[in-house]
Amino acid sequence: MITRLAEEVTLRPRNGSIRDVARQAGVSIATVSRVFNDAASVSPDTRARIIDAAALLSYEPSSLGRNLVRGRSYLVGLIVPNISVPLYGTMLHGIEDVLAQHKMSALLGSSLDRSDTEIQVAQGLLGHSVDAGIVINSRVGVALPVQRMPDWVHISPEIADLPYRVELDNEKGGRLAALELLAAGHRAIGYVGAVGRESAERERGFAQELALAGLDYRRATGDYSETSGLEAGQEMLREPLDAVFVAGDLMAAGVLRALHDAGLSVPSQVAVIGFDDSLIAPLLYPRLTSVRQPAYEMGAAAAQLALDLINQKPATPKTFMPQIVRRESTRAFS
Amino acid sequence: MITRLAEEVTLRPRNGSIRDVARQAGVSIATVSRVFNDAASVSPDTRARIIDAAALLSYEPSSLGRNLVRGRSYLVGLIVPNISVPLYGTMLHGIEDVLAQHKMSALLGSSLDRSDTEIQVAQGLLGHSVDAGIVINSRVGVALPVQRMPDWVHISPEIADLPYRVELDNEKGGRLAALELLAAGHRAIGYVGAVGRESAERERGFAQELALAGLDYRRATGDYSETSGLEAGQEMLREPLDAVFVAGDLMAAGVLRALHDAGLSVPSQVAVIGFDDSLIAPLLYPRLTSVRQPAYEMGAAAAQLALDLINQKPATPKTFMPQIVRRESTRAFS
DNA sequence: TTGTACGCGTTATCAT
DNA sequence: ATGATAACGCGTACAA
Repeated sequence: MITRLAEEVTLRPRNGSIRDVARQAGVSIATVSRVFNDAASVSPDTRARIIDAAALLSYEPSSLGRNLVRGRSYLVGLIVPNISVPLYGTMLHGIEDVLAQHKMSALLGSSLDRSDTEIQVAQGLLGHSVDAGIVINSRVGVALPVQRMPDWVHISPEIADLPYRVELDNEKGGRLAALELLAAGHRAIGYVGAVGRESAERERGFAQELALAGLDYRRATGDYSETSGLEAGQEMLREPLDAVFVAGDLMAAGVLRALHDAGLSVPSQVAVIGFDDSLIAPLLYPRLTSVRQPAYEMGAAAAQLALDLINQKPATPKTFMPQIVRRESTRAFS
Repeated sequence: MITRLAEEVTLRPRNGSIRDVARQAGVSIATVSRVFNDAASVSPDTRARIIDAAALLSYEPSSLGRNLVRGRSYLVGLIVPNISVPLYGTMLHGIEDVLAQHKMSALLGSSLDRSDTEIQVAQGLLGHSVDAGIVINSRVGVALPVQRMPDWVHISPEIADLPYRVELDNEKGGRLAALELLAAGHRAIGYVGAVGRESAERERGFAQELALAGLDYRRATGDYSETSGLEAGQEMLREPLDAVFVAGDLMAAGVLRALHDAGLSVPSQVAVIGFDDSLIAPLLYPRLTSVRQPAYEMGAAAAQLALDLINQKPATPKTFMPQIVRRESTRAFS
């Protein structure tokens, strides 16, 4: 890849280098380096002199030089479809916390919701010599991992068989939702899903539990947006309905609105369960019961996986279990 | 700062270096470098040979070496109180887009909502030799900018007199809200604010317009959380109320809930205007009218400011104008 | 147009 | 415990 940069400016801060400190302290640069790295085998006296000299010149080792000689950047690249999606934000939070504990940092590479540029974004990150990479919700498929980043960590429910992945047991999530609605005595039940593997797995678990109870269910398909949820809700209401399980909180917001608009009260006439338990769930009216996806923990696990890969430790994929968070959009039962 | 890293592993990818390409193409490394940098003065013939050789060895210039010799990292550090806040996410989006256009990347340094660690976070970013920095909503005060990052860009409404800042005209925002409510004929008006400069400015503009109309208003104070909005709403309702202006969308969600709980309908009995127009505004019930803060554009402007600083171009602070986004929580008027 | 050679700031090896 | 010194990969005078 040929890179041309416009408006180039060379920044030579001319901050004191390790040599200046060595001269100031009357020692060799090797000793200075030792003080800042492997604390061992340097006498308390010279160590003090070096610390003083460094403080005097307000010296700090340059990561530029260090990275070159060590052959690593202490950077982990992140590919996120859209940073402003709250669920992803929470995952980033988990990633960032774990990386920070290991003196590493997260390099942002948003893929701008255009999956065709995802590889470009990855190459941009690679151009910064990232030590590892984490991809959230990629839809590019195998093209991305097989090329130059075979050991990137994925939180990408749409793609199966990734070697290093952190995932949610979506089927279990669907089962939890079904059990919750069944326990509350609902019988005329609907599912609002979306295209793709993630929704399919949630539906599978949901359908299994309903089948066990001898029940069928109606279904509608959206695209995780509120608008699509509104339409799906309207479609569902053409026939009597007891309860709905919606594969995403944002879509659930749309379903709730459809119910309001139809004059139906939630949960006394229709119960609603969303998915993700993103931060909008407790803000909806009524507050939305939702299948919680432990986004922070999943992010943290992905970061840990990336660190293990960097340190060449055994890195095994991890699956998280969802959990029902009960709020006002479902009836209490005892 | 003395850095000690546990579980260190040296990664020498042994990817082909510039030397290998030079050998393969039968030229000197200088010529190879020229091909990948200043496109000029290299014959089409040798250029082609070099490109081929590079492709053969799948060579790409190492940013590690390049950064060292150029003395810059092509990184911009970001300090964000909490990445999962949607408004900040949108700002990051704007920052990221502009940086990417200039082959730079955003290095995340979340300050974890603990302002006392903000300086640590900044030092962590500095440890990566970032070329510039952007601080969102800092509450640390002057301590941060004056030290080692005097030229960092701020989107921090709580701190005045920052040299490089991107801000919203909050006073104007308050004025817009007041005018909107006055035009709809409301007279018993309330303001729900919070502690700090940002809320004070919004209130100032709001109060000015009300005073011009010969009106007084009641006030309550929260902390931008939904819970505090709920409480503030309940407090306000002890006396009759026509309309409320709330200094944040999340707090407005709480106020809406207080109104619901009191059996008041919005907007026919009480109108509500929020602030920020974050992505929760259209999800609330009813959909919240809000004073829009152009978060994406503000992020983009901050990134541009940072780039100007890096390139030593004149960098002037920028102020954005808010705008009313009308939805269902206020009455239409003609 | 191309090559030589030095320097960027650091770590790490090998002496001492 | 400390010091020389050779890398690391690249950009760029300066020379040819």
